[in-house]
This record gives sequence, structure tokens and C-alpha cells, in this order.
Amino acid sequence: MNTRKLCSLSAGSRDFFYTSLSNALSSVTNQRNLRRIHSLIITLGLHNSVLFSGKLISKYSQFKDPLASLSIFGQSSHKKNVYLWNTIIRAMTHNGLYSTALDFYTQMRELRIVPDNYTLPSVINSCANLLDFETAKLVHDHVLEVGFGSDLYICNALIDMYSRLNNLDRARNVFDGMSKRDLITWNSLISGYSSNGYWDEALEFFYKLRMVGLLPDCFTVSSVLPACSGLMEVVEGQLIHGLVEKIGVMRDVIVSNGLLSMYFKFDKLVDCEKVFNKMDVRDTVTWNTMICGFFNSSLYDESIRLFFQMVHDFEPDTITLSSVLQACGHVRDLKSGRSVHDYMVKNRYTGDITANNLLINTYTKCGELLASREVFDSMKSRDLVSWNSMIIGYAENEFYEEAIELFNMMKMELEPDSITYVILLTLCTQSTNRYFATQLHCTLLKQGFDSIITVGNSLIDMYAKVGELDNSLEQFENMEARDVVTWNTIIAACGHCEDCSLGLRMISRMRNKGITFEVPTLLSTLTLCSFLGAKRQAKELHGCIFRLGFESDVSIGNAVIEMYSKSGILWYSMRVFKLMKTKDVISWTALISAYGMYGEGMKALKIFQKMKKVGIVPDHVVFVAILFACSHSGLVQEGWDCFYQMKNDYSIEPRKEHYACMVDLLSRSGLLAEAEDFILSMPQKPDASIWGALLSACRSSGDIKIAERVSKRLLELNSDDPGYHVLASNVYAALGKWDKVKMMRKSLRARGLKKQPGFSWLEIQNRVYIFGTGHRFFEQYKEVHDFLVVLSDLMAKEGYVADLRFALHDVEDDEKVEMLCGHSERLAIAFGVLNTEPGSPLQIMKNLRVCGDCHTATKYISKILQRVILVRDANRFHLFKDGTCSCGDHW
DNA sequence: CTAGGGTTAG
Repeated sequence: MNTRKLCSLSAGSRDFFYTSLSNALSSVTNQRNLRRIHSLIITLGLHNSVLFSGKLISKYSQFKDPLASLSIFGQSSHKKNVYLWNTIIRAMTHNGLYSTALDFYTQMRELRIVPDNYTLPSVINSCANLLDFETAKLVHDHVLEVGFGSDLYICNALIDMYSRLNNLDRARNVFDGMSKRDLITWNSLISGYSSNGYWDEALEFFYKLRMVGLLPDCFTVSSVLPACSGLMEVVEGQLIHGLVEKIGVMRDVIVSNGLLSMYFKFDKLVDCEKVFNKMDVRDTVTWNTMICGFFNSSLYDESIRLFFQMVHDFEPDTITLSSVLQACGHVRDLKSGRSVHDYMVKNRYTGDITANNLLINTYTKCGELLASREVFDSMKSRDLVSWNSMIIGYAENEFYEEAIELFNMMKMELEPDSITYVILLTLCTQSTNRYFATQLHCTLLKQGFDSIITVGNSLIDMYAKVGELDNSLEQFENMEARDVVTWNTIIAACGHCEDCSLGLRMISRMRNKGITFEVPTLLSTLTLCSFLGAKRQAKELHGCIFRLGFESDVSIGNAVIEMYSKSGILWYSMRVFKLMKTKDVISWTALISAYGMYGEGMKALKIFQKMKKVGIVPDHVVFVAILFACSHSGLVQEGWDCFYQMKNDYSIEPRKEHYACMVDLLSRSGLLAEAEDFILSMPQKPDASIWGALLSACRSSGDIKIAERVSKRLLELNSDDPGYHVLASNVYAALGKWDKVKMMRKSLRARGLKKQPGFSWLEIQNRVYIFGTGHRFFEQYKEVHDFLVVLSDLMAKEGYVADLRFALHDVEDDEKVEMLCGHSERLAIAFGVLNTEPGSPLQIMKNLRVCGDCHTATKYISKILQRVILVRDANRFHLFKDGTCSCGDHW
């Protein structure tokens, strides 16, 4: 029928069409038909009717066309009534235009029109979505004012609103004031408690609900399940699971997803599988929960496998992709990572920033930096995380300059955040670019990032790791706010810089502030105690660990093993190792290192065999320990075996530490030429630590020719570590080339590099006494000096001749002897002998390596005085007994 | 119900 015909109809017929149109409007199912009816209404001139305007407004809003609704409302301005106002408010809320809805509500109030009980829930809902607490209170007052205070729907909406505004007291008040409640009332309150983390209350009301005889539905259950997880109430969770099966909401996907998530939180993977297999309807969230759950349970391969199973008949979303990419990165599964990437490209998922950021991350972890960069460059828009991820990629793969370059590029596009600075400060601890560290510190000060605690913590750590404890300390003292990590970091800093007394002071300051010790606190404290090597302190700390209940922590156990071994009680290390319930590769490494330090290479090898037998896969660190052990026991063949085993059986590329150990092993065993060839065959450029290892061995073996050649190489590297300069300068001193020595001293001073001063210390009756080389001002100095003179005579009679090559100054020979006698370890030994019972063992600690002459002298002293002397130097233990040393001169 | 970057520790 055409329009013309319609217009010429009689009044009765018009009534008929009026009703038909109204019915058609109510039952319209798509937007196209709605538009047709709309134009018909206009043609018929019925658009001024309040009824049709209202119906059109709500229909357009149903089909998500709020602009159409708005224009109809605007056009009928001359005769708006309550009905239209209500309709437009509901329409706006329904389409998420909450502030517009509230504007209409305000206008309505100004016109003194009261919304009906169907519209007020919409108004309340808008307040909730806008998180507008002030308006929320006004609306609530208005509700009470107009007498809707006990309306079920309105009260339900109010509870929901206050829950979302995180004001559970008000939600609870509304709940308590209601005379009639339905399941939605209960669900709103329970979900409010649950989503705001009030687990106890959520469970409490769940039980109350059951007591009043109501049957929970899928919404109730999915609200209360997180509360079970949150409270770690596995039994409650299982009970609810049982209930769910009984009342039959099991078929609901949301409920099953909730059960899955709960069982994953309790690590009940078997139950997860059961629930998953029972589900006949699954959705994307189901798969995401599975993939993410396996990831969180460290079953990365399983989560990758599930992804490829999922894509057969399900479309993943960006959350799925993010989860699976994380898993790929974790296990460095480049192949799967690439497949996921391919999938993303083929299915046009490449616009998601998060997924791309994770792609960068995955490729980075697999060492595929070019691929990371390709993703980074291909991104249409990048956020902070993109830049930070790419910088981390460069930093983790030791491309420090590239990381810095990217940071400079980043600054042109957007403001770095505190995390960027933390990343770069961490980079500074590894890179040797000290200039950049200063620059970075200045920039972050200018931007005010020094007030962010994590940045401050990273500054403390950075300065300590480049050896500038003073700067760490200054940063620490200047901080206005500190957290537990700050304290842990400053204590660790003292450990890195070997300042025990400062470390111990920091620990007591921390305790006085009432800050709770954490695992890292104790780990740092253990490191300090290991360095100190004092038996009493070591045992006290171990007791403290028991009292605090940290004894079962694996990393703590590992550090305790190290502490006892470095304190000269290897037996305790073994006992702690045996008592540990779980041991990781680090525990075994700690024990192997311990035996290595005592020169027990064969035992270390046996432990290594046992470790492999119980199924622990060796990592690169344990190979450092085993090579170190071989080198300190002169086990050349065994060392080579391990070196090749590492490459061939475990595909671990040797790092410079491994090369340094091998060079050490070869050169200590007198194979200097072989060691030099080995260095020249290295795939990487040998650094100072490698040449340094050869040089120190040359010195003890007395091969001056190679020594001079190696010194030259070492100096060419121009390392910042003063130790190597001192080593080279000692070679020239031994050669008598004093001009060169002087020149080097000068250049060291000019560059501000200071040789670490030598210190020795020992513990007598719970007190630690420290001696520095050439120290004269301590109690009993005269007695010690006189005793050393007497001792020299006795030693001379036994055949001792001072090895003047170890006196490092250009002075007369008798003065050189005098200087050697002033070496800190000799002072400590003499002091120890004078202050302990004759015949009792002595234990001396030294921060540097023991000098050759002192080593010989100590052998004589142990024989003449019949004392067992245990000396721990920077590298290992020497047990002097009756004129010999346990190191067999391999040191 | 599910998602991305950082500090302390061998």
C-alpha cells in the first residue's frame, strides 16, 4: 500500500493502521524495517504522537543508534512529557552515554518532573558507570525523597552502584533496609563484596542466602568462586563445585570458567582437566583461562600446545595471543613464537599493541633481536611498553649502545616513565659506559623521577655495582621515602662493595625501624657474613634464619652453604646441603664451589657426577664452579673434559668466565704456552680477566718473558679495574723496571683508579680484628713487630729466604724485607699467635689474593710454631700444616 | 572468569 492511499483513508481505518503500526513497531527485529516504519510514521504525520516518539526512541536505542533516539527526542520538543523523559534517559544509559543520561535527569529535576521507578535504576546505573559518587548520593537522596526507598529494582540498582563505587557500607545499608529481597539483591551484594576483595563477607552472604532458602544461580556462583580462591579455601571451592553440579548451573559457561580459574589458583590441574573435559559449551574465555592457567603453573609447553589445539575450531582474541606469546618467550620457543606471529599476520591481529609488545618480548627472549626490531618498526602506534620492551631487548642481549640510542629516539616521541629509567639504570650496572650513568642520573633528576622509590632503589644498586658505595649511600640517605627493597638494596650494596661494618649497621637500622626481613634481606646479610667469614656471626645468623622461619627456602639454603664454606666450616655446608628438602642446580653449585675453594677438585667432580645422576641439568654457572675446582687442584685433563662436555653434551656456549678458568687451569699447571694459544683461539675478544688470569700465573711461575708480553696486552685493553694495572705494574716491579712502575702509578692516579688496599682479619673470642698492610697503630703493635723479627730469624734458620719480587717499591733490599713483614696477613698471623693458646689452629681472612712470599712464610710459620693455619684469600682456602699448604702451590 | 614493560637475590 502506498502513502497516498494511506492518507486518504477514513478515520476508522486510520485507527486501525495506528494500532497495526504500533504493533509492528513493538515487534520489529531489524534496523532496516525500523527505518521503514519510521518513514511511514512520518508520512502519516504520526511522528508528533508521544506514543510513537517514545517507541521509536527506545527501538533505536535497542538497535544501538542513540543519535537517532536523540534526534527524535529533540524534534518532539514542544510536547515532552514524563514518558518521553523516562524513555530518553533509559535509551542513553542503554547505549553507554551515561553523562548524557545524567544531563537529562538534571533537566528533568529542574522541571520538577519525577522519573518513574523504571527509569531511576537507569539513572543509578549511570552514576555507577561514571564512578560519580557525589551525584550518586544526590540520586539516592532523591530516591528516598520521592518515596521509592523500598522499591526492589531501585534498591538492587543502588546496591550495585555502591558496590561499583567500592562503598560496601552503603551497599550493605541499602540491603539491610529492604523489606523484600530477590536473588538479584543477594547477587549484587555478594558480587560487590567479591569484586572488591572482601572475600570473607562474600562467603558470609553466600551462606546467608542459602539459609533463607534461595537457590544460587550462575551469577551467585561466579561471584563467590573468586572469594574461595582469594581466601585459599580449597574445601569451600570444592563444596561449591558440588553444589553447582547438584543444582545444575554447571552448564553455564561462566560458571565453568570460574571453576577452572579457581582450580588453577589452587594448582589443582587434574580438576581443571576434569571440568574442561566435561564442558560441552566452551568459549574464548575458557580457552584463555586454560592457556593462562597452564602458563601460571609453569607448564609453558602445555599452554602452547593448547593454543594450537584451540585455533582448530575457535577464534583466539588478543588475550589468547598475549598469553601464548608469553609462554613462547618463557621457554624460548622460537618456532611456536613464529607460528603465532604468522597466525596474527594472516588473521589481521597485528593492530593490537599488547600483542605486538609481547611479540617483541618473545623474540627478545629467543635472542632474535632483528625480529623484535622488525615488529617494533612495523607497529602503527607504540606505547610506553613498546619502547621499554625494545630497550630491554637490547639491554638483555648486551647491545648497550643500541639501547641507549633507542632511549634517545624515544625521548623525541614520548616521555619516558619511571620504568624506563629503572631499565636503563639496570643496564648501567652491566655496561661500562660510566658517562651515560651520570647523564642518566642528571636527566632523571631534572624530570623529578628521583622521588619514585623504584628509581631511587635502582640508583643505589647501580652505584654499588660500579663500585661507588659512597654514591649509593648518598642516594640512600637522601631518599624521602624508602620501602623494604630500598633497605634490601643498600644492604646488598654493602655486600657488593665488601663493606661489612656498614652493612651490619644498615641491618640494625632496618631492624630498629621495625621493617620486616624478607628473603633478599637475609640473602644479602648472608653474603656479608660469608665475606666476613666469622664463625660465631655465621652460626648466629643461621639461628636467626630458623627463628624467622626461612630455613626451608631454597635460595636461603644455598646462601647458607656458601656462608659456612667461606667461614671455614665445610662440614656445616655439607650438613645443610643434606638436610635441604629441595635442592636446585644452585645448591649443587654452592657445594661444588665449596670443595673447589678447599682444593678438593676430585670431590667436586664426584659431586658433579652425582648431581647429573639425580637428574639436575647443569647450567653455565655450575661449569664455572667445576672448572674453577679443576684449576685449583691442577686437574688439567678433567678440566678439558668438562670444557668439551659443556659444549658438546649441554650445548652451552663457553663464556668468558669459562675461558678465564681454563686459562687459569693451564697456566697454573705450568702450561703457559698452551694457555696463550688457547686465548688466541677464543672466538670472542679476550678481555682483561682472561689476560689477567694468565699474567698472575706467569708471576708465580716466574716466567718473566711471557709475563712482560702479557702485561703489554693487558695494558692495551685499558681496563677500569685497577687490579689488572697493579698486576701488570707488579710484573715491571719484579723486573726491576721502576720507571714503568712509576709511570703506571701516575696514570692510575690521573684516571682516579685506586688500588684496593689489602686487609686481613681474624676472629678471636667473638671479636674480629682487622689489619691493613703497613698498619702500625693498633694495640700490641710493638709486640707483634718484635715477634715477627724473632720469627724471621727462626725461619731463616729453616732455610727461608724472602722473595723480594713481591716487594713492590723501589727501595733497598732490607727495607723490602721490612715491607714484606708489614703485609697484612703477616700482622694478622703474628697477632693471632700471640693471643691464642699455643698449638691451637688459626683462621685468617684476606680480601686480596695471598702474596707469594707470605705463602712461603706461612708454610715455615706453621712448621716452626706447630700451628694449623687456615687462610682464606679472595679466591680460595689455604690450609698450612707442618710446612706444607693444601693448595699444593696451585694458586 | 582471562592480557603486556621495572628495582633487591648465585
